[in-house]
Amino acid sequence: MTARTLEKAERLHSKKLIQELFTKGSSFYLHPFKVLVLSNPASSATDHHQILVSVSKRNFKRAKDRNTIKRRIKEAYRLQKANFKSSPSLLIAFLYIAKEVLPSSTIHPSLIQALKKVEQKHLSDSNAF
RNA sequence: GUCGCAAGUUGUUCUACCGCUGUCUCGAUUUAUCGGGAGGGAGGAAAGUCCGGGCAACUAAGAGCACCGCACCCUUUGAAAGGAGGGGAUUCCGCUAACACGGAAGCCAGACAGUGCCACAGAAAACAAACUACCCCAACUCGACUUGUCGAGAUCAGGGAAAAGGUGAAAAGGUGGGGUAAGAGCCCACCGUGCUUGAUGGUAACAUCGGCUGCAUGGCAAACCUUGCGGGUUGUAAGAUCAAAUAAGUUCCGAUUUUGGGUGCUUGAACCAACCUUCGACUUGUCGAAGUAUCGGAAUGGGUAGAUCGCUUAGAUAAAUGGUAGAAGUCCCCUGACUGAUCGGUCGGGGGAUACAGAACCUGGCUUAUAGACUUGCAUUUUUA
RNA sequence: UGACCUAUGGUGUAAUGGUAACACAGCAGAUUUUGAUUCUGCUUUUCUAGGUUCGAAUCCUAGUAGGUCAA
Repeated sequence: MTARTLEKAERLHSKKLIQELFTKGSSFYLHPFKVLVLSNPASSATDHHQILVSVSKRNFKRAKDRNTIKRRIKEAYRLQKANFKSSPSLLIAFLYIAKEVLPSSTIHPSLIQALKKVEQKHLSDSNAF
């Protein structure tokens, strides 16, 4: 797989999977994100994670702000994902919790921390089995 | 020149690397994926959803009521709402003794078609009537004398008139004069205001002049309402096509059959009887005729989940149009040099800012947001003449 | 995306176009030896701006914020 791409297959867009992720998935907070993780039930088909970025309309009235935050998170994931394992496929949701628009220089390191935490929690366990 | 306010116009550019999303094309194969190439990818408001139109469904024979919207005149644009230009009246501001004049504003039809409301205060808040006060006058009292009249006072009933009555946002035309018992547009002059199928000017709204056997008949229609004109209702989550699974419906096929009896035994077909349902008959509680339920399979129509279309030379569907770095442009601040008698100009250096805002069927208006630049108008202050 | 609704003290609600009302809460004071109860007082730009009207919480227009429905 090429290092720095974010194609449609890597984004989570199936309604059923989203529903499962939000009902069954385990979550943790890491400012400015709330992260939801679940191992992909259809993992045999894919060899990469599927991610989902969400910014609530309650905190950001303007569509412009929501767009910019989503773009920054996606860009950060695109640049950083090559440094982490991708073998057992996971569903990951990044929910933006902070009340104000943060610059990408602060979003990048916190997303790296979040990815590290995901790796410790899930990927190491599943590799042991 | 400085510093604001309002309206209008405009709404930064380039390079590198890494990406996103449609379209076209070439190649590969696993036939729906991968790889290469070309070319496309936010706005003046995409926003608010305040009005519309297209489009779609429903209803369809047409009409009406209700409801909603619009409302000075002319030209123009438009399907309409609305926009643009010009004009008229009204109100406000400036100037003025006052007009005239200049500027600004607005949902500028109708209040004798009807209903309703007008708090408090006030005599009264609307067909002008009652009340207080006013005037006339018989009977009555007093005085005079010419002895039944006159004068004065006061007043019930009756009559006159609506001018005076502390209020209020608003009080029934105003001022002056005549008139009268007292008064009153009752009459006259001026002013205001209304009507006018009178004349003149103007396409018209309207203006000016004239006339009135007009001024007893306020204000509110962004209260109901009336008049004229326009609108059928619901919205793309509309709707169209394809269409699992499950349950139930219909049709067909197959298998089995509620209770008791019945053949030596088991099972139990046919058969007999009973029960139940329906129909018919009459002798009204009997007779006769017909019928039943369950399981499995197939077909069928409707149509759910879901998918596709609707959807677009931007066209996504947990929703693309981006990120990082650099450079340029514009503006602001600080600062150096040169020039220029102050304000300035030219060439440099450093720092900062670069708005409002993100399509979701398309489209016309309206409203709101908006850095900087430019144009116009108004205001502030400074210098020179 | 489309269609709608609402906004009144700190909270929950009233109010025909005519002095913004009630309950609870909070604060202060009085009563009491102290506390509770009770009594008195205070706390409001009726979401914002403009208009109609003699006079707007109410009527009209534009905006702001919050909410509802359509899966």
